[in-house]
Amino acid sequence: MPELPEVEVVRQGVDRWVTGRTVAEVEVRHPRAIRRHAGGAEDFAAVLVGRTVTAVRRRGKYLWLPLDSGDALVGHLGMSGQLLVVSPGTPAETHLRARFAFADGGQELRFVDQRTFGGLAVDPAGAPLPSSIRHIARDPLDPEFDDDAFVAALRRRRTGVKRALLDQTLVSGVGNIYADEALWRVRLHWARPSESLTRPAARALLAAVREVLGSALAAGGTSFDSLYVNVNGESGYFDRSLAAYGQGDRPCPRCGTPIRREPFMNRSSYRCPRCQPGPRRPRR
DNA sequence: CGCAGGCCCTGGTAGC
DNA sequence: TGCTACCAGGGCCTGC
Repeated sequence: MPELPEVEVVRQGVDRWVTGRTVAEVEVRHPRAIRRHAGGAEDFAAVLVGRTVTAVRRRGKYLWLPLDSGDALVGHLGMSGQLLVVSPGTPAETHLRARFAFADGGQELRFVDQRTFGGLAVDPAGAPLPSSIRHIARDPLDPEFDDDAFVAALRRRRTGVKRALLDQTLVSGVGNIYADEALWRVRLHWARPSESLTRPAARALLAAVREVLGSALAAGGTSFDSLYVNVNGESGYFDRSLAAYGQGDRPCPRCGTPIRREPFMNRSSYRCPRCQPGPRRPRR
């Protein structure tokens, strides 16, 4: 559920509250919350204590906090992860996985994650990226995103266009919600072969992805329930603007035809059957 | 190498 | 009421 706009809202909150502060105590309450960290939870905590956070950065749906040690705290929210800023002594949240207290005795940072698809690790900060996220492509809101390279790569793929949009090594930050919204905007079916897109069509799709990500970010993100929240526990309101995603049987805002929900990659895809008709030669 | 599919996980809800 | 089945879905991993 947290895609680029939601993760960016979290990044801004963590940056505001945590950058410049020194870690005093780390409590790991669930071993699964620490992922791909060589020394496990114990080492994770040990290497963080005494370190100062120098920034909060994001690539796609990943966050990382460079530290004064030259390492970085890398995090992914998965499906249900939250980073919350709360007063010390606040009772433990039901799915509290890790807790960070700071030397100034101020607000704590907490990682809460119901489904435990998210995770944290400490990794060498590297340049420009920690090694664990070097395979993640730039996102369309990144000033250095290469539009021409994306269009070319998309048209080289031999897959359905929605699969391509969800491939974080091609373009990052896009998940099921914003893929469906962007495809609806440019009237493309999710199974349209990516190689069959003309260059202008691929450019229009990229523009739609940018628009929908930007609008959602301006709205503070999308939320259907209390799972996705900013660091203060508040939800965004972009869900009121969704045209296709989650709108099964509701009228298409463009033509009134009921939006259809279909199985896609063991999940769901939403489209307007009239605006986004099936391609002759689908690629799933 | 590129691509497809399985799996991880918990809570809410629909249906019987 | 209480049980089961299903759904939410990002990314790692494996196999073809």
